[in-house]
Amino acid sequence: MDEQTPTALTQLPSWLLTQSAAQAHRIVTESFAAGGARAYHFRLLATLVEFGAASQATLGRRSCIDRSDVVAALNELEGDGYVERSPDPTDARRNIITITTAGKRHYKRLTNLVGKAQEEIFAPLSATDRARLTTILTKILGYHQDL
Amino acid sequence: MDEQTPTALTQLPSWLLTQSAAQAHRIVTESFAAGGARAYHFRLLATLVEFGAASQATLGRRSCIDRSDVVAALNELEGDGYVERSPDPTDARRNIITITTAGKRHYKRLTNLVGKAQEEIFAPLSATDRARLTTILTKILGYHQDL
DNA sequence: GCGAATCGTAGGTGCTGCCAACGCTGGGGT
DNA sequence: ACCCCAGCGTTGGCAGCACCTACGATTCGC
Repeated sequence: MDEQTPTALTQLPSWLLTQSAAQAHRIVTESFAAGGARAYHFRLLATLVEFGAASQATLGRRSCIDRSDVVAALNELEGDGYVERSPDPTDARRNIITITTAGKRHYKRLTNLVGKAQEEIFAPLSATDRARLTTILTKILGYHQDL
Repeated sequence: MDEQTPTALTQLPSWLLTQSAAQAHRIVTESFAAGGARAYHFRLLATLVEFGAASQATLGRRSCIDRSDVVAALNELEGDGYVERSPDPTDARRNIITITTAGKRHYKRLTNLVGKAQEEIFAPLSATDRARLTTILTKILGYHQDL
């Protein structure tokens, strides 16, 4: 009753965006935590599954993760046996990252988890709303990065 | 050409949401930085302007900021003379936070900055899209917190 | 061949959102 | 009147995401 959010925030699009993203992030993080993972892992695995083995730099570019952060995430994935690092024979600067079968299994698990999280996050939305939201957000992303 | 984002992410609503929120956050942060502030400051000032003086706990509840984070942000605002802390005469546990005239001026400045940031963030959207986005995000927020 | 660019890696920064603990104070129940 | 609980401000800490710099090693373009 007494505790209301100011309309200066409530009507500010960027606040609505970051705030609902925070909710989404919280729910997704919890879901991933149940699988012992975090968002970076999922993003990297998805990139590997979809485009196949690649260097760390390429991986980072495709999944929009800074290459220094890719290092840490891959260390964790490699430690769990989900991914393998091998030197590129054609270019001694690069590593070739390969997803293992355990990694693919893990990715599938994470896909399920993140799918359930979608249900939870977007529960109050109709199918039309969801489609619109996806369209609009895609526009925003396409404008701000070269998607 | 070679560097594409996997559709597993591109078609994942929560990824679109957090990713565009990250863009928005980046732009807003830059704008605020030009005014020597950050989002927490704006949120607290907005709450003070809209609802008047209040205790730190109430302030935190209204602006959705953890009370421990309110302390730090208020320290900074107080250090710049935008806000005043005084003990509540009716309850020795609380402080009463009051916005100063300099604080109101600062808030106005920040409002301008954040307004320009909106233009930049949502540039590719039509008026209809913006209205829809606001509606949809409000639904999400209303569902996940007691807005 | 040489300078520029790329790669992996190591470190660090900032903002956001949390949580635990503490000492103090106020209020409710008995 | 007392005790216990709840609320408050504060400190300190943690994790995740995103970003940046610098470095040695390597490769590429001219």
